[in-house]
Amino acid sequence: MAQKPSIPQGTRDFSPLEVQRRNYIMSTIKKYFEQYGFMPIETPSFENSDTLLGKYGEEGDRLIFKVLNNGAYLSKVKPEDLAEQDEKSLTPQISDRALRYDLTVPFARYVVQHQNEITFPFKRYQMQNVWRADRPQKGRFREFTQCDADVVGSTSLYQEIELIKLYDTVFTALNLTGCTIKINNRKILAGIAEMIGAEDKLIDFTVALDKLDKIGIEKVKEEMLSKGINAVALEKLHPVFTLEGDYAQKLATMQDLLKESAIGMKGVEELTFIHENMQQLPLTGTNLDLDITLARGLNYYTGCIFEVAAPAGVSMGSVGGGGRYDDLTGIFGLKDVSGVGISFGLDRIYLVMEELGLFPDSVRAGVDVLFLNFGMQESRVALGELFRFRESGIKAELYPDEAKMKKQMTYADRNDIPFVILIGEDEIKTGKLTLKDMKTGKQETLDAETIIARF
RNA sequence: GUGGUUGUAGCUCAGCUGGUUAGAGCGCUUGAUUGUGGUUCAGGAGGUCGCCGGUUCGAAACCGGUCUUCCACCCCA
Repeated sequence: MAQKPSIPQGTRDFSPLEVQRRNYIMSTIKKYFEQYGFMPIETPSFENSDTLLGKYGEEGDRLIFKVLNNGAYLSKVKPEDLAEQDEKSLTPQISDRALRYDLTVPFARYVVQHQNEITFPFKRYQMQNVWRADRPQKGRFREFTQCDADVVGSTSLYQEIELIKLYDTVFTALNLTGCTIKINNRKILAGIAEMIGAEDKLIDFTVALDKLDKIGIEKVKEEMLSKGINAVALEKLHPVFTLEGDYAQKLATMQDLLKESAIGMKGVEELTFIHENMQQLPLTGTNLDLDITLARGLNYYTGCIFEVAAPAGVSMGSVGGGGRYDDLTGIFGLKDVSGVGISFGLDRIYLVMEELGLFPDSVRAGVDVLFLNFGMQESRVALGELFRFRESGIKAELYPDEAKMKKQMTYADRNDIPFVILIGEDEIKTGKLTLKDMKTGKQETLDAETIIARF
């Protein structure tokens, strides 16, 4: 045998059942995206490198898959760059394109490029693969699918409220209950930084604060100290570290703490507005929780930020995330178009649903009925019946070969086909069909119409 | 990018301090069963031990490299 074939690190093949289950999740998401008024677009798998680079921070740039130029790509390279093996200057000389890293930045590019065709506010959804040159681990792949819904051209906080409800609607429909939608606001984080005189260290500050859950107060303080945030400032942060209570109580504490900060108070105001309006829109399958430590992508988010945590007891990173970005299109030359959006992580949702056994039995790969093949005469009759069933909308197939019954039954069994129809000598004589329920093993001999009516 | 971990039959894994011809269970296949699957019984097929190199009389085992798996960090969906 030749050398065993393989697939690249962090990629996967999907079996028929897996694809059906992924389609089940995607069709549910799509249904509600459309119900909420979002319209589909698609963008290329790869973009010009300029479009992507510099939008995700230094870490993000490192994880972008670069596409090697075609042709004599080395001919234009400066010999000294080649000799020094300096990737920073070499990469742009041999690669002009890159695989997309997320769907939001390509969307911003799309909006700018098609601004004259678009009527704002523009609501779009997109369900496509993205690629990241990350080290794979649990729930982390190098090729995965994101399902995004974004609206640009509206600063209304109703958008945030709708997106929270959209998360709740979809997760409830998937029967994936118990997820927590964590919400925070970048303006609050900016306000806290301002209050402790660490505006210039906003990123270091939020990155450290984000770890509070994971490593505890003392370690977070250590990290902040090491980043140059002074002890007096840390003292002021005490209420943040020990924040407790429900959404309203936490918000009250923050309001008191941030009363000197204009931007901080703006953040509090926004979260208060959302909270008040959520009162008449109770969530059915998820919980909304104000999490001041939530930081997220610091690159383009400016207002509310979201992240969806899997139900307690399931160890999985976030299954969704999003937020408001006030000036992402500005990078591409279109000012003053605020956007806000959320993303569903299809692959992680799949893993969580699999772990919790939430896929309905009806989501199967195979047909509903298999006609057994008893030989030339019999299978000819079966072939006619087969198409009668199909025309009635029943997924059906005929076993193609005149194989042993055992083999044909095993085929039905292995493929989770719930019913088998036998057409032999006796059936042809009486004009009836024998229907076997594979689960119970029971058989009945009935008219074709009667059987069709059962499906 | 950093640290650890894994790789032996289609799958899950044994394989001793290096020593003849590489093992199990499940699965696959054939038959017991010429109109009946999931149970049982009997037979059979299937592996250059991830790949490349090194040490050795001798390597699945030891060493180096590389690819891959899983995990933690980083970051994120």
